[in-house]
Amino acid sequence: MSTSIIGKLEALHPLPDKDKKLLHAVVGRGRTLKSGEDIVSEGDHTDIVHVIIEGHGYRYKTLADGKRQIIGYLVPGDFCDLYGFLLDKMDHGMAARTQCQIAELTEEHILMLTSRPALARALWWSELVNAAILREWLVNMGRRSPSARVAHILCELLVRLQVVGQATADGFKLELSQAELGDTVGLTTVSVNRALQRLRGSKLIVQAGREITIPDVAALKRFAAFDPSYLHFRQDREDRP
Amino acid sequence: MSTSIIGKLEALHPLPDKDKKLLHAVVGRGRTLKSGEDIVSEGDHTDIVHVIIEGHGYRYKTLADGKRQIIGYLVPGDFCDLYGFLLDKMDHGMAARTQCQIAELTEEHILMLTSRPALARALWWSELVNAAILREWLVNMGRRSPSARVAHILCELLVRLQVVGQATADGFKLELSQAELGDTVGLTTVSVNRALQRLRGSKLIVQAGREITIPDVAALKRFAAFDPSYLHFRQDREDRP
DNA sequence: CGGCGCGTTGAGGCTTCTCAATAGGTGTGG
DNA sequence: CCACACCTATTGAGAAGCCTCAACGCGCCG
Repeated sequence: MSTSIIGKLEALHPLPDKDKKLLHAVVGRGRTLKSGEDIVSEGDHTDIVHVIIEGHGYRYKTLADGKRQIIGYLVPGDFCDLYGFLLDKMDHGMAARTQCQIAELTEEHILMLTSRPALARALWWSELVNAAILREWLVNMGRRSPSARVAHILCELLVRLQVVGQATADGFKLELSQAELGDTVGLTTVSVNRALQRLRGSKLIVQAGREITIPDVAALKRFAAFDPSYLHFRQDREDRP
Repeated sequence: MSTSIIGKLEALHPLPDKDKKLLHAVVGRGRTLKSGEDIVSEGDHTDIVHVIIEGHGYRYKTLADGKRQIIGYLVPGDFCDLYGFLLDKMDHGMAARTQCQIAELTEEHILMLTSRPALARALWWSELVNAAILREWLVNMGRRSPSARVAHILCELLVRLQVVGQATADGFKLELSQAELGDTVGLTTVSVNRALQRLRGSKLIVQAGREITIPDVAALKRFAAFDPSYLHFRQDREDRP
């Protein structure tokens, strides 16, 4: 199931069939990681590039006092450490949040992929989007209310998961605990819980356990001041003249 | 004075003399921007790559309600939008904080530079560092106390400005108002002011207007939990076996 | 001299955090 | 099958801290 990878890259840049086949061949089946395992640990050096085929993970940093900050989500199709072999040690860790299928590509694989112009461009784009997401998260933490922060993350997940076929038009399964949401948006578990309650109270979301339904997507986006253009998906670009 | 550019890139990756000469020739003198002007505005498309030769700036995003979040500092040697011509619109703006000398490189210039392996690698590195800084800022906002946030920013500026010869071993000129510091770390002006007072009170910094002196750099770094490895400078790498 | 940007200070309100306890769900071992 | 440990979600109460509002001083500039 490397279709999510192709889907994700094609959301950024169109790919010839040949490139899709190459991608499919190179990625293969992948290795299975258990939930909670590190894909790459903080401070590790890695020669290989990890790609999420199936499952969810996150990037994180740990502080001396044990606090943790989540600095990115990994969803199917994400290249975790495209640049990893350039660095001698990773400045952050990556962990599997659910059971994951992970492809491990060598530098030769990457060179093979990046020798194709369309693929190289798509991968380059995906790195630009990663940086854009970091910038948007910074805005989220710095300048939005707790409820809006949580709402913004939910909006982003909705869109990102839709691209890889893991969300419907109005909902998805949230693969995160409230503690992990808090480590993402800079709040405590208690505050995240109350923020979610407020969102439920104002009917912006409906929750059944980890299943999130968004009755009025436009309303939630408005509340969160969510503007998907930072994700730089092609459809956003083509919507405009 | 494109020495800062060379200094900055060489801090990441060694460059042959030939490449330095090329860089020098391509960058030239640059255009002068007045303090407060936008280098590139939010939503703009730009075909050219802007490089800071002299002066200080920042990246920012503005929210609908007028709040602003600063999402990066631009110091001499920084390539503002290396990837800009790929995007059809910038997802954030860049502004000059002081009077600036800005070089404007065309796509041909960039292709000329990136055809040199060492230069290409250095530029690639600089983008990796930009992303690493964003991740560290996320940790800063999410999980550190107000004083530690401000202290961390000061530590980062000390190190980054040292690389381009704009800081001494224990101090530099802070080209930011307290309001701008607040827009960086997610605090109000009042809170930034009080955070700085606490830092002064505990003798971690000495201020004479915008001139910052750090009597005990190690102490400030300890207080801020500042680990410069995320900046990926060569000296850090070579310090270790 | 007046306006303006910036740093500083004070007081009060509000929100988040901390601490603590409870309940539901899951998985394990007896 | 039950007891138990553990994780997660939820709730309450109090303390602490940040934000809002407001005022003032200072230096700079026209």
